[in-house]
Amino acid sequence: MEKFWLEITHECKQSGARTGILHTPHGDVLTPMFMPVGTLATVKFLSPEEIEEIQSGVILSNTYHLWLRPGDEIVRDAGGLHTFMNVKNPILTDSGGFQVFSLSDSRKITEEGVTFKNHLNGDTMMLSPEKSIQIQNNLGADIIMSFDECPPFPATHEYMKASVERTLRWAQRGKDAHQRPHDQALFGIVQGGEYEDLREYSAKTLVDMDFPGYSIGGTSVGETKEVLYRMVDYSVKWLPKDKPRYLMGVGSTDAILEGVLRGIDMFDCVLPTRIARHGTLMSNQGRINIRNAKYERDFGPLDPECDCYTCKNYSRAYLRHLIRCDEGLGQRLLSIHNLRFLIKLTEDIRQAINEDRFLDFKNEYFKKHKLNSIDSRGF
RNA sequence: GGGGGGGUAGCGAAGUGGCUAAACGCGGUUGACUGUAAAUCAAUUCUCUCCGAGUUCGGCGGUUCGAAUCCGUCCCCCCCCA
Repeated sequence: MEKFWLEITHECKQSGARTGILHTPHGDVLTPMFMPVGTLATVKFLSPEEIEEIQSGVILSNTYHLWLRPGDEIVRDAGGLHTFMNVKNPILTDSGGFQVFSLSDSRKITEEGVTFKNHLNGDTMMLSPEKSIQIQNNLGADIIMSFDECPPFPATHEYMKASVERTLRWAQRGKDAHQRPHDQALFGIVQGGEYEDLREYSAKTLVDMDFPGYSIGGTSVGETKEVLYRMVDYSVKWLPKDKPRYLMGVGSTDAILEGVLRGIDMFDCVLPTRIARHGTLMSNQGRINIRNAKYERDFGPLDPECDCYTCKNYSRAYLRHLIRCDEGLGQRLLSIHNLRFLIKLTEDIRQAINEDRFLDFKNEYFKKHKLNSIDSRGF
């Protein structure tokens, strides 16, 4: 697809990490990048102007949720997600594969697809590779995902092997069903859990199918950081250098740094926005729970080192007050901060890579935030 | 002056002889959250403590093996009539 490609701009001589420009039908974005999640065609509480202000690149939305409400055909008839949402950013839609995982109580996986009861009214529904792609074609995102099974962790090798093979067949079916390859980049998703041979098999098979980008899935499902990094290592080594690599569902600071070191270009995570709504902030002073009594009379900024709108204009005491009163402005302001915090991290990461000092940068960041490479919450 | 209702933990409110340190809600405190069924969820919230112990249900005094619950009395609050 001529409208979509990754232009590698620099490879860090110190670490091997890379920066790039991802060209999309809705503009260029710099990698490595962090993508805010807006499942229901909205990054919860943020206006398009605020999304722009935090310097966000790609934003996410979700096949399953928009299929249920308002319906993908309505989004299509509205002119597609960009018009519907009034955003200029490139958009990526997830395939619904993760929802199959999280709705596992009421699902049945077959070769054809997944039968499940939806979470709104319990209706029995069927999502298949073809259906997922069809919905995503209607939604009109710049980047769309293959319909995969996101297997639980841990899973036996036997289970994982069958799951990977099925997901690969689903990837081919989705590719065959894709109606808009000229303006929507369909990514393949590497699975295989923590098993090196299955990750290799999954990655190699997908690469043979030739996708414009590759995701690493089956992550952020309860595995330790050590396992996560192995999953990434086992997957990335088989992926072509000139295609974007997307580590799905990962968004803590430590994992972003470790991921970039391993050659990841794209990250997404609900963590920053969700914990923000719940009163927890990522900051250069460490983790902050703004509801804590100790901030009652703290009239200083949330994070003096942060350049976001919230930190430039509001005090901890006021933000605490808003959150405790369940005021939407509080959830908005804290979401702005956490997203900007992570996006600023990716800006710093890109600069460090371009200056061939990413390894130093990562080590200093870990030292400053008392992180380690194995198990850390990362903020 | 007459008649009626009521005082339970920070607040509201159940309980009306033992299973009650006392439901539930709010408020308070703390924690969790990773391709969003999440403005959600969990723990904790009389006192001292490790199990455990000690004081509670307006005050005081009784009945009883045992009382927030029964009786007497006092204090306070609300409503209606004069």
